[in-house]
Amino acid sequence: MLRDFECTQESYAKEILREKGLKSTVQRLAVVHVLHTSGKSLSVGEIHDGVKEVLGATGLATIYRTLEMFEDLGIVKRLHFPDGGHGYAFCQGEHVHHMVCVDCRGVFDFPECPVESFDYASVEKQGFRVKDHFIQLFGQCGKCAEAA
Amino acid sequence: MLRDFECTQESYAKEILREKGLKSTVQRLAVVHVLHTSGKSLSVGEIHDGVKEVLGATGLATIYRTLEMFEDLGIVKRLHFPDGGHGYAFCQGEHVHHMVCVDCRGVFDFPECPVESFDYASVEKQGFRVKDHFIQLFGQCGKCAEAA
DNA sequence: CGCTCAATTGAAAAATATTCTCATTTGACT
DNA sequence: AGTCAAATGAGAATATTTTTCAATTGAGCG
Repeated sequence: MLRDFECTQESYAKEILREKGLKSTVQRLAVVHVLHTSGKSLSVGEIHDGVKEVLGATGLATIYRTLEMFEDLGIVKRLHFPDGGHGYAFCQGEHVHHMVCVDCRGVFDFPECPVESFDYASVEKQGFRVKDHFIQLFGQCGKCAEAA
Repeated sequence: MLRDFECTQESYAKEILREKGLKSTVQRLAVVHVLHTSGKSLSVGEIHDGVKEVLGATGLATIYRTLEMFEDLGIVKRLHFPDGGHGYAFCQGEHVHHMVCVDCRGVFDFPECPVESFDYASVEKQGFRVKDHFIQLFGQCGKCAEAA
């Protein structure tokens, strides 16, 4: 049962929590730890299991509460899969999009935004004003391509 | 209890079902009808209610089964909302993205693909090969902008 | 049109997933 | 170390989705 994790990602989360007047609990930091070290998109259950490995018994409700809060804070991103499932990935920075390997669910940052400079004139003519967007790229990562 | 709907959208669905050797049941056509006439993204429950208005008692499982199948067939698209919820929108055509009004959940087609001509060189260098993408635009439609 | 049969549906149960409640614990600040 | 609001845990309550299987129905055919 390892409790001595401390690295930039946890510090990053701590900082955001502190700014918002929220507590840096061991459970919250463990969620960051599990998500970040996995490098993948994990389901709620997988995150719960991962946190339990680190901390021992941990309530599932806490995982749900933490993920919801982290999503609002931009610390994690909820990703959606073609099979209808969803998962969460660690996310450092406001406007980052993600590429997901459909084989291993590995998550890779995609810092450039393909939509940023896009001209919405054609649709804004209809009166619709675009304010935000959600982009997720699917594909295969190098490792999974080799393995196949 | 109206059963006499018949328009291009239902014919479109019928055609796809026929091509795949699947049956055009009243329930399936009612799902198309409800989704298309609403012009919005609807939750499973709303679709169920809408179908019941048209057909009377209808099993919820049928709605789930139909939506799953329709998504595979490209007849509907599952959309995700910032609050974590999701819904389904009628979808004519393979590669169409959608704009969703965050106020009324109205859905508008977005035929151009902002990502189509995007250069993935920077990420493909890492060995990741992009194969597909999911894009959803959020904003406010003309009507809701006026109302506000 | 009526027959036939595999596909589909309905209803309810089962399985999953998520949220809520409230007594107890803990982190942040003295 | 002491204080207190914030956070957690455990389990109940809800909500959502899937499964099961007997009954029904659409599509093709004579």
